[in-house]
Amino acid sequence: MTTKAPGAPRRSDATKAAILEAARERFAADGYERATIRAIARDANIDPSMVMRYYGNKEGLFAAASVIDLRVPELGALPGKHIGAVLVAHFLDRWEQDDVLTGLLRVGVTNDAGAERMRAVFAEQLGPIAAGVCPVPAEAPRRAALVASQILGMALARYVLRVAPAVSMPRDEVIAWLAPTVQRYLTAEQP
Amino acid sequence: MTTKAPGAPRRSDATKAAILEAARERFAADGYERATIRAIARDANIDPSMVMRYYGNKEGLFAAASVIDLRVPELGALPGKHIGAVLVAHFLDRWEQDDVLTGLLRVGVTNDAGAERMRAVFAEQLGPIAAGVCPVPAEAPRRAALVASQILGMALARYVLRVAPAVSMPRDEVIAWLAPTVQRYLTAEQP
DNA sequence: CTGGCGTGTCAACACCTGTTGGCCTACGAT
DNA sequence: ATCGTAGGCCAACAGGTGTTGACACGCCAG
Repeated sequence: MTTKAPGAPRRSDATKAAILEAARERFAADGYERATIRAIARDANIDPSMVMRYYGNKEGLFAAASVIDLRVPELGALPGKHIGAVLVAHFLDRWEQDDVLTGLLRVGVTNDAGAERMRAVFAEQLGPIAAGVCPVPAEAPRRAALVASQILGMALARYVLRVAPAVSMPRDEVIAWLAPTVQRYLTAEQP
Repeated sequence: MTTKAPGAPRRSDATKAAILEAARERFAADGYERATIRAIARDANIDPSMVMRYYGNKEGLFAAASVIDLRVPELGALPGKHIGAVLVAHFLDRWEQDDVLTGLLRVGVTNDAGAERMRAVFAEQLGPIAAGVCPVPAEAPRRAALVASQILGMALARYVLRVAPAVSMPRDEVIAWLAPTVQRYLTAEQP
């Protein structure tokens, strides 16, 4: 028998992981077009053809490199007034610790598959959370989109465009400014 | 004498303008890398080498195609309470009528020159306006960056990523939601 | 009329891209 | 010990990119 248990560690797992890590970094730093398979392979110390073997093509590689769990905290059990601050703080952390978010942002702007991924991530992972705290559940998608617009806008200014005042602003100050905005988008009566 | 008045209309002006228009559309639709000189030339019904003759290289073409005047209205003479709404409405109009803004956004995310241009445009054209209405003029850059984060974030969601709820939201509703945010970023006491 | 210059086309260059198929190596089950 | 196979490298392909230089047309000044 040559069959193995499906979860058995294969020798190539390390290579696959190295490719994925290099891909995430390149996509985050350069966007879709400029993140070439050759550059990713060089970073991972392997041959470009390995990327094709394990991920099919560049689209497949991006799909694999852009899976992400936002880990949005459950807001139901929180003191109502702190929802905005908790959410903003959480996203700042996520953005600074996980290249995938910057990659998603950089790629989504010029690549259709990337944009679709971005839409799906926020709809599936932020939408339900919003539904749990906003007054009328039917409004959840709209409110989640408003929150996303502010979160993504700050991420864009701070981590991608690197607008000087947005970069130098201390983390606490960003939270202090954005928290009431997010709080209002989620919980306020429709204006 | 072969010299002419500097403002004399040359026969090539129409060509230059056609190139510029095609370039703006392509940059806005595709970003920097995918907006190829060949595609732009095809749109303008001329030979790719003409682009080089008149704009030097691709960087020069982008520089020429990305000059923009935000036409931010003077807010000093306005009823204080409406500053946010006027500003948000103005930017929505600008974004829908001028491809350059979408182009700047799409290019700035993956191209350094584009990011620099975006930073400069907002610092030079939004900064002074903010300085005129915020309580402490020294805080103007930070407040302008906050406003930019929300404006850019909504533009990203609505016109670039095309997040469904952000696209379908009526213009008036976008204004109603974002106006208080922008208003607060500009005029509220530091939190 | 005639020459020069502005306008435009064509073909080619050197390079880089994603992707493919063949070949070699070495591990691990038999 | 051996043999199939998974893991890996190399060289090449077809296509697309920015960019360049040589060449042709036609307008306008002299």
